[in-house]
Amino acid sequence: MGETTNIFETHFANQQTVFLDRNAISPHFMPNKFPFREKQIHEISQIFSTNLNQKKSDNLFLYGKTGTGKTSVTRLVLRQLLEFAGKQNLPINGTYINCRNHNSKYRVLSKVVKELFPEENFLGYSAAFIYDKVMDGVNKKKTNYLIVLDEIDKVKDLDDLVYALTRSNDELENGSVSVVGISNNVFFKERLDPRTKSSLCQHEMIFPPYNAEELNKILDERAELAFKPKAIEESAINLAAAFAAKESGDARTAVMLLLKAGELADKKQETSVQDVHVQKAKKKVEEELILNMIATLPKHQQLLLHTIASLSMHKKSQQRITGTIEELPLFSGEIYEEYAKNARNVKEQPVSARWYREYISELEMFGLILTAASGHGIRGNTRLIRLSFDAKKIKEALEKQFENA
DNA sequence: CCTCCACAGGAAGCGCAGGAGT
DNA sequence: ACTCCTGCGCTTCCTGTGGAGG
Repeated sequence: MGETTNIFETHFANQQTVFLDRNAISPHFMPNKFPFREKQIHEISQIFSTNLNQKKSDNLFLYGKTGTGKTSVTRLVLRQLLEFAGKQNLPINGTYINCRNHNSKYRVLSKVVKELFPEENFLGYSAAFIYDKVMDGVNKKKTNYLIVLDEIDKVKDLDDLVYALTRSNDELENGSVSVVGISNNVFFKERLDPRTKSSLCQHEMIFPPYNAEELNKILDERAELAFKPKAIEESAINLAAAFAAKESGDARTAVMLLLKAGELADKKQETSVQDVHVQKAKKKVEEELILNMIATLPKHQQLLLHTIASLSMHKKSQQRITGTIEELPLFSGEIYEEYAKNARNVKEQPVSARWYREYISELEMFGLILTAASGHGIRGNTRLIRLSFDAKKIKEALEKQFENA
């Protein structure tokens, strides 16, 4: 054996990296600067500052697509408010709650009560008791309490919750409770009960998507923190910004693109991140999205997709023999027959032909396949079907999926 | 031109799980 | 805890459509 070398040590020593602080482009990183959100920051802090005069601040509703900075901006302003209040000894409290994990009135109130009484345990108490306890806590502390409800559309009994929280202000002798709702569903507001809507939307604010130029600036700033000097090409940043702007205007995916590009450069032990890496990263992200999508498909839709993948590979090999040039699409009928056969092979009752057509439409909507109406030269009125992505990759992904099931 | 083929996609209805109402 | 209701996934049945072939 000789002398022992720590395998990680060599790994660490030999590994050269383009990153300076990889954390700065991780999805969880909380920047303290938000370019192009000055107006929103100003407006929110304006509203929050009412609390500094020991008065209840207005409720607030924020919406905009994912990656537009709603959450980060709100958390930043809240944190600074609490810091300032702490220094000045002002009675202000606040909690950020993600409603994906706290998706009911009871869970939200439990979270609040835990903040108010950190030492006590409230497991198993009734909803009414928890509510009273929250009121009691706010009243005794004479505090102005800010509750930030992120992904507020996930709360099942939201009308109840908002009603309870607004009503609480009438019951409180001291202190107050204000609500900040955040949602990325634009239509969510319209579906609310009118009373809930009017109390929640005392103020509302929109976070628009970023355009390419803005994303560019944002990425520039982050890249400076995250990458070593000269370890990333300007054009690579431009490219990542352009991709993200075209897709969604989402800063998170733009940043993610840079992170993946950096990882790819590291893997190849290259000294700088270039356009190629961003392109590859984009492809990788897309692939992951597709695989994710495939994994969540119902079983029979997976079987169907697997059939389509197998058949199109089969056709391709035939093509090589006959020397046909253009890619042959599959006929709707032949796919159904083959699918039904495959389903029975694995002891599954195939879905009806009608429902199969519905599946085909869905797969098309997801962008996994392409369909076209049969034109001249083909008998009957049918659909011609082709895979949108590499058949082999999709087939492999599905087979892995079946193994796990 | 008519008929047949090979489907597309609408309408109705069925069984079931899960939420609302009491 | 109970029923009632509703939405969902699906089947059955049906009418519509566009080209091939006689």
